[in-house]
Amino acid sequence: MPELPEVEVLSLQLSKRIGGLRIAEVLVRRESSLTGARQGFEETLPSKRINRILRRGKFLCLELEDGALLWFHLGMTGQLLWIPRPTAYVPHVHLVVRFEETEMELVFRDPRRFGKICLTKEPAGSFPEGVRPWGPDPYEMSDEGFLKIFRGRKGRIKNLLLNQTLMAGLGNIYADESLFRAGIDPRRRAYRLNSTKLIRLHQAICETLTEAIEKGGSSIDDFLHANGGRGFFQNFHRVYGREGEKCFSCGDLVHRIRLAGRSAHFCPQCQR
DNA sequence: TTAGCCCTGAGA
DNA sequence: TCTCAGGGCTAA
Repeated sequence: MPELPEVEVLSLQLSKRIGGLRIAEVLVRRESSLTGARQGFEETLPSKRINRILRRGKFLCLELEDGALLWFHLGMTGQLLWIPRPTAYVPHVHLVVRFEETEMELVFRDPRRFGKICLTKEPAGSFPEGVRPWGPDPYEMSDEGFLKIFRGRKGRIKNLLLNQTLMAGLGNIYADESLFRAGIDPRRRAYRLNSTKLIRLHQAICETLTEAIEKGGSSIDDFLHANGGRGFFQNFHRVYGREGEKCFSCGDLVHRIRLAGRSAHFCPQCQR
């Protein structure tokens, strides 16, 4: 499931491939994947040049020459593929972007349809209209900023990390991995964590994300790079998806529990 | 704060 | 055939 590292990897790859290209045609295959009307996409986008590709939290964004922004949220199974025509045979494709300079197409594919595409004119750096205002990236905030957001809160730390209005970018995998790295039990209430522990957590989050980006993200179910390649950070997960296996640090078994409707993986020995 | 919804494919 | 996975939103 694409979280911050996966979207970052994708945006870097797409920058190289579609930065500067001019859109020739946009085909909407499933209108329900769009937040606005189909006409807006099919009529507004053609003939526009792509200035650059941005990432904000888990959103990927194409900035066009006239300032319009095309946003993609990959949900759980969303993919942005850069593939040669014809692409009509590819199942679960909801949007196709064609370009003037190449026969390659940018294809948005999303079997479970949790992903969303929106077109806005917001200034760069903000989030698309209709999306709840999200918090800053972990990278964008200082340790002090992180403390300001999380210190003293009553909720369980894992649930707070998943709350995108507080901080954007973390999903289930990287929340679990970061908490392991910081040695914090996911069930702990934030107000029970002192500043040292919270700062350690912020650092653990940044380290985990950076490492994941370097390894091309995690390809668990459906995440693929723009060229169809896979990330390999999943081979380095220390707790996520390792229920019943030995903890790499202490040899105790990794546990899995349910927290706020999501699974949480942790080592009760190493995380307190 | 939690349950339910959206949705499909994988695995039991 | 049933259960489960999960991001983000909404309702209770």
